[in-house]
Amino acid sequence: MVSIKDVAELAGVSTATVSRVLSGKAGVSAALRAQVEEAIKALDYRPNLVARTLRAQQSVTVGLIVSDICNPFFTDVSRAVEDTLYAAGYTVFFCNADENPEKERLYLEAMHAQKVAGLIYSPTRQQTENFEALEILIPTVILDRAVPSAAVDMVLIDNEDAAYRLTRHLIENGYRRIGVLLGAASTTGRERYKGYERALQEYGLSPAQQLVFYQPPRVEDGRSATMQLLESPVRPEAIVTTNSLLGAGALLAIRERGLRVPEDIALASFDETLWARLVEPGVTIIAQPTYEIGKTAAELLLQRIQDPERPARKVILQGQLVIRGSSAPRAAGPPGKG
Amino acid sequence: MVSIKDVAELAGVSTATVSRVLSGKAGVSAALRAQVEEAIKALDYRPNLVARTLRAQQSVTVGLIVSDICNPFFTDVSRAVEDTLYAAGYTVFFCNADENPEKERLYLEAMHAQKVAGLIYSPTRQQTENFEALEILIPTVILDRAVPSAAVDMVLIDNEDAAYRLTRHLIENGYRRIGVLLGAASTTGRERYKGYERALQEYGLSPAQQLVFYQPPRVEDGRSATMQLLESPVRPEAIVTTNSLLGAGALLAIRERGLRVPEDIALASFDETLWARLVEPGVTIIAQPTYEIGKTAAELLLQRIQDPERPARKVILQGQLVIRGSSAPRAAGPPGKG
DNA sequence: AAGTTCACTGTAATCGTTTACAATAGCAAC
DNA sequence: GTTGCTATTGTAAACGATTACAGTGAACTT
Repeated sequence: MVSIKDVAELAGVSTATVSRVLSGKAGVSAALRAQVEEAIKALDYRPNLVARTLRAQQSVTVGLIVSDICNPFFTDVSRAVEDTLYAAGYTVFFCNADENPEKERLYLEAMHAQKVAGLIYSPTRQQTENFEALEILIPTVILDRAVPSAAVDMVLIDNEDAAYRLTRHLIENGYRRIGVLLGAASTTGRERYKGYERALQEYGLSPAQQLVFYQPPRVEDGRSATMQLLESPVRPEAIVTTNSLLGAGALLAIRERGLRVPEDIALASFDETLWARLVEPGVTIIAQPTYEIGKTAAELLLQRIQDPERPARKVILQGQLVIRGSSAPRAAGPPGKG
Repeated sequence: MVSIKDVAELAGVSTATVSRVLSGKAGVSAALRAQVEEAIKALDYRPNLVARTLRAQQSVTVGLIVSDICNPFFTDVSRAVEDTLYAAGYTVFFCNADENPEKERLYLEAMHAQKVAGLIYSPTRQQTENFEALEILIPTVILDRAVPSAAVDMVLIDNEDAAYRLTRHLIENGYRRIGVLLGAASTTGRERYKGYERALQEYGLSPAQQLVFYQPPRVEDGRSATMQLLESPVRPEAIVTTNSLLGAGALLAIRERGLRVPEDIALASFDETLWARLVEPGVTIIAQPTYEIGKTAAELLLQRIQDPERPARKVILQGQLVIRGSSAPRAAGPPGKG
């Protein structure tokens, strides 16, 4: 380990001078500066960030804790966060809480213990306690999921409205018995449910079969749940799912049962994904502005780092309804006798 | 910031005693231990990892640098890495090099400067220089992509063999004019090309149209390249792509041209993804054992951390050919007159 | 009773930086 | 020649932990 001491020794100066050269501040004569720089090169010296962070009590890394790294939504957002922070000179460390509150806690602690300059994350649940414990100490931006605390910056999409529009679209295209697959572990899912419900109410319909996941659902959960839905005596005419993993699972089940989309059953989901674009017919979805979400979150964080006293903001973005064949207007048949 | 000093003061002991309680080592009387623990709780003390790392000259975080966080292959592998290392008590920090050598370098430096305990990564290119500079200092495992240096642990799949089997499968099913979309920025792509070539040679065929990407390709690249391929006077009967993003792009283009798979053109690709399962017909692929790859890499790293002198290992896993409709036996028509 | 051993605890050095402060020197002004 | 200023450099104290080492009693041997 070559340290600042070695550099100082070789250059024949004190460590203070080396440090000054390192930080690029004025107050070092050109001659010494050159000597020091030469020594740095000669020894291939790299400053120890750990020591620097300890002493300066601030770092240039930012933490990003996502709740499911396998969900394309989060990877897309992550890319945006990274791009933006990279441009601002920060290094981003991701963590995957894996929808596991215990892991989330661990990573939150780890970030705190590593003294990151800031933190962006999507809480697994709205564990208020977590907030009081840590976020207050570190500049934080919450992503994707609302938390009750108003004292923290957030970037969200209007989930209720998005789900409302998605459901209304189905209704307007003639679907009546509309089932829903719903992840209820996050606020996101619950808000989307509200939108779904509101659309139905507005048309005098009542929610059809619904399956609620209190654990964060994966593709397989969506599949088996849909199998169950499809076996129901009055099969729904359409299914809404509140995230892309559930949507993929639903389609898998529909395929397995040999049903046609949308003739036998329509499908509408959330998030633009490769599969939703590639299957035939394409799947109608609410596309979230992932890049913008990530970028906004990163920008909010940068601002907060600069001014910790700044009042918290809540940025709400809109999802975009992308209409594809999976929800095409219902052709024949009696309009929902159930 | 409540530090070990505050705890010591409140408990009426020295910092050494607090530290001993913290590390759980023996040599502290039950009475004092209780006092200290109480003080820790009362102050809600959390050890400063930065200070600990600096002093102990080792940390419990491991870095994982992937070359494209949007590629499902890497997120799947990441999950496995994380599971394994989490179980071993490590915290994993991901970084996304984004197929950008400059970013890769930055993150490599960042990991080094953060004094991570170990590093798992898939090099963007085989920049040997990077190796000599850093990996020697930190226990490192290379993922997915081969590097010339033999002094480092690696986990790879047998890319040539996998591509060979994939291509042979197409040939055996009656396809003759087989085009290829190839990412050549990594060793992976080049090895896969070799397998493709070998299969053709074995059957006395010569490679049909091929499009090579020297930059890391994304979906859109696959799409536009395939458009180009499809416009060729002698359209290929089948297309092989060397990663899932290119594959998705190819399918997108095929759809756009209104062609049928496999009647008009067959498709075979790499990596199990949602879209490859969900489209109809499903896409024939080589499924990489992502979870096993990640797990193996993590285990190799743990072993290396424990014994840095251990000779380097190279673990080569096999891909699995998953046959789906996109490569169904060629029905009618003269068998490849081109 | 003196010497040994043992278990416990504290003192202080250390990790690699940054930075407040002191020291020195050069120069101009008086 | 003394004073005061500025610019440059060094000294040494932090940052918050760990840990080698020394010190203190108590218990046990002989």
